[in-house]
Order: sequence, then structure tokens, then C-alpha cells
Amino acid sequence: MERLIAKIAVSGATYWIDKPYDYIVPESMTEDISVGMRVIVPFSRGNRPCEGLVLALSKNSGFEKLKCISSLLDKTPALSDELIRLALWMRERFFCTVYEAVKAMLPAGLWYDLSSVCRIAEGVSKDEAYKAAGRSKKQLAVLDVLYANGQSCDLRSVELSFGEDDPAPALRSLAEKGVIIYDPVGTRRVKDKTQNYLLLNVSSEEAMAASAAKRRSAPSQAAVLALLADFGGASFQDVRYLTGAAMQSVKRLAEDELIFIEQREVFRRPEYREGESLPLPDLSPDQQKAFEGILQLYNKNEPSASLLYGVTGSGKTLVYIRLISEVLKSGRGCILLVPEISLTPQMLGTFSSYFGDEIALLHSSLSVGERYDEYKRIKNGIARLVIGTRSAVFAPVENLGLIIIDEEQEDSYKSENSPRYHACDVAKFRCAKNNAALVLGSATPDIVSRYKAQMGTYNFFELPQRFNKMAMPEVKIIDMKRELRNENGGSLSVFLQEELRKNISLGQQSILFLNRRGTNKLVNCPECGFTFKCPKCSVSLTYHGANRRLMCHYCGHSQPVGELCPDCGGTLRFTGAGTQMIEDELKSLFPDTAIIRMDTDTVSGAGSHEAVLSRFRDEKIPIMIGTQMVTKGLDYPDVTLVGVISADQSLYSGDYRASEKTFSILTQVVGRAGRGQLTGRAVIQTFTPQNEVILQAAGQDYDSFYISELEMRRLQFCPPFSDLFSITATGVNENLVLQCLSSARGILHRRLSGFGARVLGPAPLSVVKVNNRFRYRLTVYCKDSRQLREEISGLICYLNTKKEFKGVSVFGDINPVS
DNA sequence: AGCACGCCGACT
DNA sequence: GTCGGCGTGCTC
Repeated sequence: MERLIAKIAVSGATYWIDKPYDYIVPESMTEDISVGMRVIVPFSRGNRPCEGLVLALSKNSGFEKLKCISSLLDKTPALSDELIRLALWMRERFFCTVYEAVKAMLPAGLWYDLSSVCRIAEGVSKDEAYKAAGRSKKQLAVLDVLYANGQSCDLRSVELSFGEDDPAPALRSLAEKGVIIYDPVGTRRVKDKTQNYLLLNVSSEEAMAASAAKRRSAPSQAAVLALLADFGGASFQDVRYLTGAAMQSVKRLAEDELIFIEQREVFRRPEYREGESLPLPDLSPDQQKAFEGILQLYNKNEPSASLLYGVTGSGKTLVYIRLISEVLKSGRGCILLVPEISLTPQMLGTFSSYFGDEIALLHSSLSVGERYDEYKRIKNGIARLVIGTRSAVFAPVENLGLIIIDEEQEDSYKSENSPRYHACDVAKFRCAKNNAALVLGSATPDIVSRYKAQMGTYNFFELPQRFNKMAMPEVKIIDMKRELRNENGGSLSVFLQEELRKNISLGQQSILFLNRRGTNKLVNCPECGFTFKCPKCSVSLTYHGANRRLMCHYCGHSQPVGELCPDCGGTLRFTGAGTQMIEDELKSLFPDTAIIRMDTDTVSGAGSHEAVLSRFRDEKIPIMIGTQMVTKGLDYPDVTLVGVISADQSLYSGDYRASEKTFSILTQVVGRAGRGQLTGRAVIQTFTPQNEVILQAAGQDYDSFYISELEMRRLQFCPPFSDLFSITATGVNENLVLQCLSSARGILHRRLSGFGARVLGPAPLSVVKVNNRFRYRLTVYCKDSRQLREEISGLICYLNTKKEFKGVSVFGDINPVS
């Protein structure tokens, strides 16, 4: 009994039943199937079609009754052995299912939409079919739809034709009687793009001769031939562009066997400014030292991790460029990760001028097609340098030699939904498997990374000086409490106003930074205090000018809004975004000065971010005001003044990383001032001028911030002295959610007694209700270990399956952000 | 989580 | 018979 068994990770499996499932490989597939391919399998009692990934092939199974694989989705493996192992590891590490990990690794263009086509079974006549349906109205209706569509129809259309009614029972009983058959099908969202490529079928001389002969009778054909005689081959698109020839002329030439037409795969490339190609940059002594140190580690051909600490403006990028160049030269591939916000065309231009077509870009603002094609260029080995955001860490780079994570302290490297991975952890795994070097770059390293460097887990390299020895900006801290006492109730202190005035008259540029994330407009009633709350979530609705509606960011709820308060009839007040309010203040102070605003209001959609920045630069607009976006990727020499409207860190309260985030962002903002010839100035406004973090950031003093913050972490038993695990429960029934977590707490206390763990909570999430579901979480403070993760995993599975807590779903996370 | 299964009562 | 509703239990 020789049968081939496939071990398969199934998409339909939830976390607590996720394991390799055994399926029989049908005879017809044994030749084609291999590990890493995706398949469709029937899953669960209903045999509903599910995607699966072949993890292994084997001759035996511990199970008796096995189902068969329905069909193969891939012709070649979608994932390499390395990435399959990574997916398995991710399940264990990030409390996700293997298939969730698989999905995160593949570009959306490679995902399949599963559906079923049902058809009348072979050899069943119309009469027999209707006879079998008997008097059941639904079954008859199903048959009507099928025969109306030529005996087969996709399931969705059947459902659609049933309207409110559910055709499932009728379909099931017809299938049971053998009248109809389901075929699962997978359809890809994006197709491979090809174009017609024209090639000469004769020698150039013959083509020229034929061209001359046709000059009178068929000028288009003659032009095409002449063109091809010159170039040998060209795409139809180019040919049409250059000669104006239509497809008809081309087809005629093909019929005459003068040329032949080939389908060639083409890649949809994202557009970015191509820099002219440049020789490799020279390095400063510090940069050279870091470069050589990391290169030496790389050359050992064993896994290594390095922290590259370089103050803002110290030129980490140049070190990256030299490293990448060396790694590519040695025949291996690289991945460069950047935070979501900093992938500007400007930066891409820099890299493309050194590496040109070797670059593949993976970024969320690419179209699905572009992303998919960049992915293919990586997989084919055409592109060996991947530049991208978080998920680019999964790029199928062959013979990976180097992963660089720029601004490694950024939160955007941690995924907020399942799989809740951190790009850094994934990068470490991949480097270990590939004997590759990992480089974490930062001007304000994560405390944990810096600590690892101190303890020798990471190698440490430092770029202590700004490039070209630019001076650090002069920083002035303004006490906003005093401003209030002096009856200045506005957002701008007298000092900052003066500095702005100075800059305007000198013709220099200024940036104002508002440290706030929500930049949304709110609506309230000034008379009765009424505010609009989302009916399903515990948040206020925000006003969107584009559609003149109130919207909820969490659940998508939207409703129209009038001029008057629905409660008391008073006139509603539309409070502008924070940046807009400051813009208004500035306008009244400097009525003749142009101001540009950068926030979610003014930058939406691809390219607009860059458009705002280039307007600021090219038109030399005196003042720019913005949120976090202004802190990244700005390198404009004429900016000499930076103002922080409010540096207070209460914005991140409740998070043990509040200080770290505040320090990092302030340091970056201050570092933006004076990157040209002129010395910069920075003004930091705060209600807590004695705050140590603000003082340290003002002084660009990372080292003392690190020392004091590390001490704080030690006292609070926070990373790096422990790890945090969250167990989050959500459900419509608030009480049940809380009961579930207090039960969880009891279990943790019992099971983790030997671990030295502390358990906090249940505590509500910052937005406690979303989509009518209440959300609470426990936080476990404990050093990470395999056993601990197993305990937590076991608990999550237990809680999700316990009948008592039906309707509550529970998930886990390791070192969550906020 | 889905989703079938089994059991019930109600309807034509 | 057929259909809808609800509680239970399994997923190779």
C-alpha cells in the first residue's frame, strides 16, 4: 500500500487546533507536488475548501481515515525550506498559526481567493436531476440556476440568486444524491503581466530587403521591419510608439513568417527618481572603522549582530551603502529595512544611484501588482538588494548575507495584528540560518539593544560625530507654565515667536513639530458639551471634511452631521486638527508669511508626502508645521530653527517605553536643525522643564539617558530585565471577558510559580470597546523562555476552548507595543 | 472559528 | 417530507 502523505498547515485551523494535518496526495499529483507549495484541501466536517501549505511529504501517517488534497495552487514552491522553518518558529514565538505566518511572507498578489464551482455531475440528465430534487423548492431553484448557467456556476452566484435565503442545505442534499459536484478553485488577485515581444525570423539583411519592398504597399510593416533590423527585437509597445504600427501590421508580418511574436514577462516597476550612478562614497575615519568592523564580522561567514549607534547626521547611510556594496560583490543578497514613514523617493534616489536595478522595493504604498512584481524580481535573483518596510524582512532573497534595520527603535517594526512579529526577531532568525550579518542602526538605540551591546550580545559600533563636523544645534527649553502665568494662552511662547520672526526676516526656514498622533478634527457643542461618540466603540467620532461625515477610526462607522447639536439645538463647533489650530495662530501672528502644513489631512495617498516636502524645499516656504512625519528624512540645509510645540511625554502614559519614545522623537526633531552651513537652533516648549528626559534630549545626550533609563527599567522589572507577554481577551459580554481573564490570572499564578513571573491586570486597553467588543488584557512580566511560551500558549488554547467563556476570544503577544 | 449533526416543532 | 432554530462537538 504505497501512498504518499503530505503534512499540511491549513488556513482554516485556529490557533488552538493548528498543527500539521495529514492528507493523501492523489496519484495524479505525486509527480508535481513538493514541499513549500500551496494546495486546496477539504477541512473540517463540512469539507470546506481551505488553503494549505505542504510542510513535508512522507510515506506514512498515524491516521487511518485520511482525506485527499483537492488541488495544487502553485507550480513551484511558494516558500523555501528556510521560510517554512521560519513560519513554524513564528507560531511558537508569536502565538500565531503557521498559515498566518505563511500569509505574511507572501505578497498579496500571490494570495488566492478560494471559491467553489458547483456543476451537474457527469451522466446525470436534466430529468434525473429534477426528479432527484423532488418537491424541494430550494433544490429546484438550485437546479434552475445551474441549468441557466450551462450546468455549472460558482457558489457565490448561487448564493446571490438566493438573496436572503441560504442555499447551503439544498446544495448539500443535492451533492449527497450525487446530482451535483463541487470543485474548489483558487483565483489569484494579480496575474503575471506579459507583453508581446517582436523578434525577427530572418536575418537583418533580409528584413531590410523586405522592408524596402514593402515601403510603398505597406509602409507600417516596412517601418517595423526596419526597426527590428536595427534592434533585433523590441516590445510591441515600443514598436507602436516608434513607428505607429498597429497590431494588424505586426500580425501580418508574423503570418508572413518574417517575424515572430513572443509572450515575455514584464515587471511593473514602481517609479522613483533614478539618481545618476555614483562612485562609492568615501568614509570618515569613524565610518570607516564601523564599516571595517562589521565587514570583518560578515567575512567570518557566521551569524553576527551589530548595533550601529550614530547621532543624527553622522552618516549611517554611507556605512550601509559600503556594506551592501561589499555583500553584493561577494555574491550574496541584502535586505535593508526602513520605518514606514521614512521611505522617501529622496532616499531611494540615493540608493538607486549606487545600486540601480539590483534594488527591489517593497513598500505598502506600491500597488499590489508592483509589489508582486518586485517580489518576483527578488525570487528570480534579478534583484539582490531589497529595500522595504517591516514585511520586507521575509523577502525571498537567495543566499542572504546582510540584513540592516535602520532606526531599529521604531515601533513600526512590530506588527500589531497576527502574526504579531517583530522584524528584528525575524531578522535574527534568518541571519542565524544564513550565516548572515545583522546590523541595527539608530541615532537613539532601543534601550534593550543598547543593553545587549553593553553585555556583548551585540557588537557595538559608534559614529560619535556629525558628518562634516556640523555643530549640534543650540537648544532652548521654554517653560509653558510661565507663559500661562504671563497670560500667554496660545501654543507659541513669546520666545518661539521671536525666533520665528528672526528666521522669517533672515529668509531662513523653520519647522514646528507637534508631538501628537491624533490629528483629527472633533465636533462638539459649546453650549451643552455634547460630543459625538461611536455607537460601537468607546471613542469620539472624528470629522472628515472630504465627505462631510463623522467617522470612527476603529470600526469604520460613519454618519452625516449637520450644523446643530442634536441634543440642545446649539450651533456645533468644529475643532480643527492640532496642526491646523497652530497654523491659524501663526497666520494671525505672521499674516504675510506662507505656511505649509503636513499631517494626515494634507498628506493622503502615495506621493503627497513627498509633494509637500518638495514644495517646502523648492519654494522655500518659511514655516512648515507637522506631526511625526516631519521628523524623518528631512535634510534641508536652509532649516535653521526647529520648534517643539509641546514636549510633554504624558502622551504615551501607561507605556513603560514612554520616556524612550519621547527621548527618541525629541532628539530626532532637534537634530533636524542646521544641517547645512548654518548653525541650527531648537526651541522645546514644555510644562515640565525640569524633566530629565527632556533635558537629556535637549542636550542630545543619549548616554546619560541610557544610564538613567536602564536604572528605571531595572527597578520596574521591565525589558531588558524581563520580557512582557500580554494575554488579551475580547468579547461582547464585558463581564465574561473579565471573568475569563481573572480565571487566567489564577491559572498563571499556579503554573508560573517557579518562573519568577509577575502578572498585572486585567486592565482595559486604551480604547476599551471596539465594534461592540470589550477588550482587556493581562500582562506577564517574566524572562522569555520556551517553557514560559508553552505555558502561555497552553493557557490561550484552554481559554479559547472553554465552554464557560464562549464568545470570548483570547490571543497572546510578546513584548507588545503600547 | 465554522459548520454539520441531531433533535425539535411547524408548515404544506 | 421539508424547513428553520438551537445546542453540541470536531477539525487529518
